[in-house]
Amino acid sequence: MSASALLSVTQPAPAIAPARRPSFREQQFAAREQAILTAVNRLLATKGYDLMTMDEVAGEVGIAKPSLYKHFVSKEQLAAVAMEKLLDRMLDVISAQPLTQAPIDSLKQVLRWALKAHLDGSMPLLPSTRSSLRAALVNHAPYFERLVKMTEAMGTWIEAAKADGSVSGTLPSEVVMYTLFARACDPTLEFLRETGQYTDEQIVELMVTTCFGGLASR
Amino acid sequence: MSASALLSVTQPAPAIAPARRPSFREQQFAAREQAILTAVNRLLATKGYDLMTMDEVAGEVGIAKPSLYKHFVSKEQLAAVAMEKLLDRMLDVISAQPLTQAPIDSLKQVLRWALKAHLDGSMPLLPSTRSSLRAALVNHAPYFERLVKMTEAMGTWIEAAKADGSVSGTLPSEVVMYTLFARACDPTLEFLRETGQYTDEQIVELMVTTCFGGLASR
DNA sequence: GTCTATATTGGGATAGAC
DNA sequence: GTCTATCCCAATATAGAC
Repeated sequence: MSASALLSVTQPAPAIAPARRPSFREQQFAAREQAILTAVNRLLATKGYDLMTMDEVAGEVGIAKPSLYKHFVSKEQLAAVAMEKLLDRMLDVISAQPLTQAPIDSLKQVLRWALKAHLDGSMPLLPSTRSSLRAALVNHAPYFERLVKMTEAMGTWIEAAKADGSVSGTLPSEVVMYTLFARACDPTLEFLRETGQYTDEQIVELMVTTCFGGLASR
Repeated sequence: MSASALLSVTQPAPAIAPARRPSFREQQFAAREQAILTAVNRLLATKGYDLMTMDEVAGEVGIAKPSLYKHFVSKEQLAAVAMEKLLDRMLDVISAQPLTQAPIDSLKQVLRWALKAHLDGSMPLLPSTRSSLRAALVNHAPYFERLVKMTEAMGTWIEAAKADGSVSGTLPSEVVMYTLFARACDPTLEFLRETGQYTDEQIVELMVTTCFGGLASR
């Protein structure tokens, strides 16, 4: 499969055009759902799945808790959909990288985006082995599809970067991939922010530098 | 303060010698407490604080739940003491490094130890900003003392390694320190283990290599 | 569809017998 | 000090009125 095919990640148009435009009620419903997902995103980023409660979500949105269950059947599904939307945003960033760009720079740009999202509180934790959310995610097909798509795109760049000598050829590609994924939820970010000594931009660049350059002198 | 002073981290002997040796009952009590801490350590490493239940701890040790509360007043304190013991083990490793060793090698050895402990299930998560355990830890003086001691020892090595040119002089020491701490709870470890393609030793070396050498070619 | 009020479960902590 | 049985609160999920 070619790199360009892997990088065309925009969603296909719906097969059937809607017969009429959504009613006011439907628009309101959709807007509320979006507000819920925004709140969930923020809460997942700040507290994580296990510590996030449905009461908090409802309170943040300004609706009653039972209303949440009209939109999402469970807390697990709610979080899974929020993660799905996150991957959509990440796939948008991936497909926005120019094909002429050096693959290592594409990798760095995606990492920068993820780190910025983490710092501004819009990056839910990636699912660690420990989270009770993890099992729900792999069983949520829309999430899994996007994860595969993202993994393929990143894998293509990694292979290309190894081929052009910019990424170490001695490291297995999986190690490179997982190392990049893990940086998006690296607690170093929050530790550095807490010192109050660096701007968000400086923190992002310090993370990118240590990730690609390592701690040792060159 | 000199490096050797910072590195003498062994505990001072008790000021008052015990008048008699512990009774059988006391020995039994101490052994049970040790068994509890071992179980907690394992559970913190596999599930994390929030997902660990007191029922599980009791079940693992083979005692009733109320007995736990004869040893520790709360789940928070139980975890805090387990973390305190973990730092003791880490301080032992730190003080075991020969003073003649290059400081970067001491840093690598401590990192290797932490990674191995993580892989064999005896490394509780370092407290992320999100964990509800975190507040309890900083208020637990014995933990905090050890944390300060460890930080000072690592800081001394980092400064020395920057001075001898083995660690990048352009990176702030805090960035180096937090980066090393974060590697001990890096999910990359578990991702790599799950592939089943590497031995634990290979995983440790891959992590040390990417941490100090980075992803980019040299 | 949204709310108030409630069922239900899981889990931290404790009372009281032995 | 250890157990059985229990309390109690928090949090997911739902029943039922409007």
